[in-house]
Amino acid sequence: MESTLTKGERTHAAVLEAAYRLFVQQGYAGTSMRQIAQEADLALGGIYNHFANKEEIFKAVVFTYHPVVLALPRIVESTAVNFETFVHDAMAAFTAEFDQHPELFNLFFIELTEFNGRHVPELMQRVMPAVATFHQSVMASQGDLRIQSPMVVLQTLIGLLLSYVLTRRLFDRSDMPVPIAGINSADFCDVYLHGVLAT
Amino acid sequence: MESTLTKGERTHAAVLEAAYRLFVQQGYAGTSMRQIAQEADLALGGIYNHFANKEEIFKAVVFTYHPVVLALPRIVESTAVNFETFVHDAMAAFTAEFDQHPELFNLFFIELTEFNGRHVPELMQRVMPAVATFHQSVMASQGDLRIQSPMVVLQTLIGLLLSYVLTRRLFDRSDMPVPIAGINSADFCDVYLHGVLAT
DNA sequence: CCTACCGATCGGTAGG
DNA sequence: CCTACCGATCGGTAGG
Repeated sequence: MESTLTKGERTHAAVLEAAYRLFVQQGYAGTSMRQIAQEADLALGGIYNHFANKEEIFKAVVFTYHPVVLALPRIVESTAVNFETFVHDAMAAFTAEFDQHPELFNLFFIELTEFNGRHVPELMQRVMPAVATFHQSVMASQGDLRIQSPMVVLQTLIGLLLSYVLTRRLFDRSDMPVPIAGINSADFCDVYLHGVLAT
Repeated sequence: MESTLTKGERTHAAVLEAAYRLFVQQGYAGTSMRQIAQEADLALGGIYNHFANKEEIFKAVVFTYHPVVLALPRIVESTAVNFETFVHDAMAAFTAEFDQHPELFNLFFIELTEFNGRHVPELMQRVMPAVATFHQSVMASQGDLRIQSPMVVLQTLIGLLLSYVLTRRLFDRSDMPVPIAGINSADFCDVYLHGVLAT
């Protein structure tokens, strides 16, 4: 039951979700307001009762569905006992979600390519608490780590996840000219952990 | 002197280059044929003497300017004496180019988001020789490496470069709410090499 | 290679 | 929240 939402709130959410699905599939400029209206089951004009214009929809989608917004807080909440299992947990949750929704990261890239990263500052502002939490837990378990700067640990961790996503989309395709040995997320974890851990 | 090119070839190249500049700045759907014509200094109709339609222009741009096409062969040509200096050289060349042209990678992302990676198979086919060369040189210097599979070495190397590019665009901005410690490419190399090398 | 044009579709709005 | 409409712009083409 979503009966806690008013009719207007439900329509608002339907527009947002429809826009998200279409944007990650077709890009921003490649998606029309008419498509969004149809997918959200209302008339074109009805959208403008909920959003001032197309870009306001995109901004709302970014601040709701951007992978950094969705993933960072979840990663930070981890109750792992040490850094190694922490990374393994993060990678496992991550790959499971990516394998089901490979287009999840398109929002990241669309924002960079079609808006030149215009919304990144506000995105970072909203995600700053999670970054601070990560910073602290890395400082706490720093005995385990070779790397001094928590930010470098975070950046290379994000890099690990992104490289899994992107090289998979490059190399791991059924229509490849030459079959490539299956991409194993454990290999990525191994390289990263050996690169970061003290032992 | 580009006098080795005929007039028609020069126009063809001008359209290609104009399209590249506009695509990486505005995306595919966000760029109009009229903009390409104007930037290439000819009338809209003139474009169709050189390309059948808009998507054919994009395909030509991808197969000419895609970072995998431009970077992989150059990396492979390296004459570095061991894997460590090889990676350092690659990273140095890479970051130098990225710092001057931060939008270079947009073509990669645009192809994935606006075409769902439709051109990846042909891209891989064209880049296969370079991949094979890389494969062989990794096999040759495998004594230095912890990692068995050359493809994992390549994927994580590409991941290293991509993570540098993407976390920089996330964290290293003049308009950030909180200043972040400067992003050092040497740190990325360090984590990667320690993760991959035997010693 | 340009001029002039085609039908289609775009984001957005008025008025109810 | 919908219907009907606006001017602008889109990719592409005919004809010279």
